[in-house]
Amino acid sequence: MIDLLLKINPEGEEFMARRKDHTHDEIREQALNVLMTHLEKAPADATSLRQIARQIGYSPGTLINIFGSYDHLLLSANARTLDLLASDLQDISKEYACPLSRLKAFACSYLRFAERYNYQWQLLFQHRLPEEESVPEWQLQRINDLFAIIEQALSELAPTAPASDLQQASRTTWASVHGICSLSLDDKLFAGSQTHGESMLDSLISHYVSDWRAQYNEPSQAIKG
Amino acid sequence: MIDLLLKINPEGEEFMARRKDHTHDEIREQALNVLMTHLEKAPADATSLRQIARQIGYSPGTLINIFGSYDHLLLSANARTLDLLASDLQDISKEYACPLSRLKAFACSYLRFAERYNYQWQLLFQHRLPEEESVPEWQLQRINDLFAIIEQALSELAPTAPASDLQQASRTTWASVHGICSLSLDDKLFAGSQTHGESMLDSLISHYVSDWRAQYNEPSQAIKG
DNA sequence: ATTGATTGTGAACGGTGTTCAAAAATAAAT
DNA sequence: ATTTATTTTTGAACACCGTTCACAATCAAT
Repeated sequence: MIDLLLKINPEGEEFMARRKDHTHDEIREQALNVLMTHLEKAPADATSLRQIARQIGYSPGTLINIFGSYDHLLLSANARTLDLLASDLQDISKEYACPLSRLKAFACSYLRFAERYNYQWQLLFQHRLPEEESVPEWQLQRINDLFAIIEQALSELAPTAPASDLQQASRTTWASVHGICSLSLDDKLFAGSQTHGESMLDSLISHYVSDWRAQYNEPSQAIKG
Repeated sequence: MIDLLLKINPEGEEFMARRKDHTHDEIREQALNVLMTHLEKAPADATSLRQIARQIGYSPGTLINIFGSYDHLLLSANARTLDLLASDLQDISKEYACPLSRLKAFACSYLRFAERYNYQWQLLFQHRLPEEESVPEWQLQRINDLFAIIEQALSELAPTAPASDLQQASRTTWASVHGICSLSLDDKLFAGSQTHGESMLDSLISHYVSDWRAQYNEPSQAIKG
């Protein structure tokens, strides 16, 4: 039966790939690079495990060995995207002493990121693991770090606000900003509307945050009915 | 060569389906029913054109003939979902004379819909047509109808607000509500947080809308710096 | 040099959406 | 009633997909 294999193979040509001199970490990196590069130009559905494997000169099975599944490869790409995003946002945040301006800049750079890294962003929020599998903890950590930035800004705005309010307000803010960016990206929904994402973000932050803070900073005034 | 086919086929069994007595519209309906029923229990990725075809007793090709592609079948399901959603929201809206309560009820029932019709909702917002194909106009119309409800409520709250402001505010509101519902559904992101979607929506509407309206209804007061 | 443990493979499996010649069923015309 | 034309639906084929797995190829240790 071995003969059978040898006979089929044209003479002289190597018919089974050799063990390459790449560590698993190097293969990981190569695969992720190829995927991220792809996402610069096209959505995730336009590539595949097999294509990525082909491009880095390994078999699909090897990538499955390393990542566990194609889903986890995509998840790793999302981790990279989240790191990119976090570093973007943290850089911006440091430049603003005023918490309100910081929040606005934060939201704006979130939007710019979503526009610049359109397909990465899409993958980040539309990709879902199979039902039973839960999002790994290192991913949740990254998300919490982002929340922390907002919570920090809000706590500067309203130092007397209790922690639970801070948490609720920061999550509400972030979810709203996210929704605006999300719908702002498929411009089809807003066809005919001249309303740009940036001014919507500005409107949200101005009105929501300032009114939210008012309840803590102007406690002497009448409570509105 | 015909013999070949006949030989393979076990005797007496019909080996080629007959023309059924269903109009195209009936087949459309059957296919959509099967898909919508599936979405009651499982996400869209868990079914397929072939599965749906099998369940209604037609071949995949027939569905392609009728819908154009699997993508368009999914799109038709989204139209159904959007109709369901719109009728839900319109029913709710009619019950509230007070525009602010109406907005809150609107947002809440949006959230409840997203929770109740989890997988339909997921499909509605994550499904994307191929790059070049644009969202059909009947779909855009449905979305605009939803915006109209919000715009109406806002215009009652601030009758003097210019149309462009109304449009921006309604879109900002809806996008924010959408974002909150969206992130509220994958509770994983909010793991550890006791903040529920409903109270976030309440917080958003209360603070954003009331502060937005203030600029029109209390013009005599000092402009805040 | 021979063993044993890893690493990566190609082939195979059971699926996918889509195309298309041709079969079946209907309708029209003789 | 029979032939012809038209429409409807099909099954097989195509080119993919993610995943599994026995085993070839390589490395490490004896």
